[in-house]
Amino acid sequence: MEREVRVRFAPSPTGPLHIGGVRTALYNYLLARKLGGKMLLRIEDTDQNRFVPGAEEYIRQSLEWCGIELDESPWVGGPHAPYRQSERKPMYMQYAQQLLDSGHAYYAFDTPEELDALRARLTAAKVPNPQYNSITRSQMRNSLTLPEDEVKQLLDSGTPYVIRLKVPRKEEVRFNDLIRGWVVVHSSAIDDKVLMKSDGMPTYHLANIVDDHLMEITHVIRGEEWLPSAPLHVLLYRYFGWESTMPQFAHLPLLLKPDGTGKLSKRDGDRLGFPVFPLEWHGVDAETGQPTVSSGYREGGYLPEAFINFLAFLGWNPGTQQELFTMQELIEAFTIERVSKSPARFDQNKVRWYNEQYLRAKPDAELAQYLVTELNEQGIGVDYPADKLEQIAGLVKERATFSADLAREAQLFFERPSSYDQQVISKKWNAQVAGGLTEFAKALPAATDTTPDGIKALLTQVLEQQGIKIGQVLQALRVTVTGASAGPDLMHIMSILGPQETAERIELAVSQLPA
RNA sequence: GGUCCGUUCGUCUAGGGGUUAGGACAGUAGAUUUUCAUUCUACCAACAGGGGUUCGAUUCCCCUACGGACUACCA
Repeated sequence: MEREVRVRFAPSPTGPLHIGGVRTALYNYLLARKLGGKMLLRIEDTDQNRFVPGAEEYIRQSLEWCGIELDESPWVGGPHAPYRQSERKPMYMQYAQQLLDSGHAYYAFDTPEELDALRARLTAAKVPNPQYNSITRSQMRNSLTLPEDEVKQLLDSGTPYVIRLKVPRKEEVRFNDLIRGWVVVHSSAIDDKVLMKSDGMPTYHLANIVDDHLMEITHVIRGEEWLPSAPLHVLLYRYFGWESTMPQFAHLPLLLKPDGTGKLSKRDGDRLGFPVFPLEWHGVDAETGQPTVSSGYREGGYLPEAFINFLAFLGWNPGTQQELFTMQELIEAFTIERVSKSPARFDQNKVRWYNEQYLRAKPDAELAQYLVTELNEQGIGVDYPADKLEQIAGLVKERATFSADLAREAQLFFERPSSYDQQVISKKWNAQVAGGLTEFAKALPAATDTTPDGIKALLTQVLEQQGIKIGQVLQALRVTVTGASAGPDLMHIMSILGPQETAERIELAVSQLPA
């Protein structure tokens, strides 16, 4: 019988979620939706030392902003609640016990100092891979080496202990990764991983396998950094007797720094001048204790659709020439087979381009709405009718990359120039031009056709009477009306401004600028 | 060091035993816009290297180089 597809995104709340994590969540989501399955989120907070307040809420808001919906999560619940590992703490010990009983795990009483000493000894002896394993465990203090009654006595006296997995000495562990094909690792490369920590919490490895099994996860899609520990996980499934329902693994290629080398880290963002986080994050510097702010895509003016579209293409592509995809289209087109093996470098130009595309595709009415709120926030009054606002939005959006550019570009419609571009004035301004423009201003209020074409016709006609060529005044006219040397089409600007306001602006400029 | 993973234009990538190795972003040039931007057109630009296998390899295999991840009582 076919099992229902169930995937999970399992972040740990140790700080803001960066774009690599968002992409992992996205691919999980796309696969779940594509296959009609369920997407769940599980908080992996088994390390209480690394807990960061606010991180969980940040994750929730980030996914929401991105449009990644969760069917089961700590916040909406679900059939396998709770979805926070810290709240599932009581259930892990029994599974560790199961492994203890079947001889696949053992107690270890070594202190941190003893562990350090082991490592130091092995390193000094130039052992190729120094680790706590099938060979070295015989020299350590654990339930394999200690007499049974001493183990019991240590346990009874409350001596701190961990539970380690007894990894076999020689065995090939293999699994078929959905992205990479067969991956084979020899068990000698895996150490006796701690399963239960001395604080009674499971480690990631144990909790992950137990929860994925209990939550009936069918596909584990996660970053490539997990590839080396995947064989360990396979071993765990085997020892639990869960191999027949073991999820399929898919290890995603890493996201690299745009410059230099290495995987993208949380610190790269502000160093390189682009966000690595979906949302702005207010944190605390671990060393100095000073508050820190890391920029986010949302605050940077990126549209979530653009951000998601871009992110989807970092490591995946549909195999067609189509570049623009809505979430729905991504869901339909997504297959795990088309995820690439090689790491991807982040490209700032491409995200910007995506944002421009999505911004321009927005209805003018929606952009107008944004414009009004933004301008009001800046304390600029907006008293245009809706249709004019839409015209403004439509005119200005071709010049914008971010939504914030809209307000900046549109400002000229709401505020008269406070200064005039000196370059243009010194080159183009003279008595004749001033005279011509004055005549134009006089003619404007009586204009019958106030469309861009009508205004242009009027301007041409007035200038002809003056014996002035249009090319001589156009730049100057733009400066009198907008103050700037560049901007949207001037005829459209004057048309939207209306003859009265345009005329007044021209007259104001003429009165202020020495001819 | 060890284990594992990877390597097509500057970047994201398509392709795949015989192709003018395709697209997008960026860059450059031109056209349009009597502005800047937009738009349009064109151009630039890649199979890491060496061995095999083969009539033929960028594509399959091996080696090398390079890059990366992992190597905690972190996830």
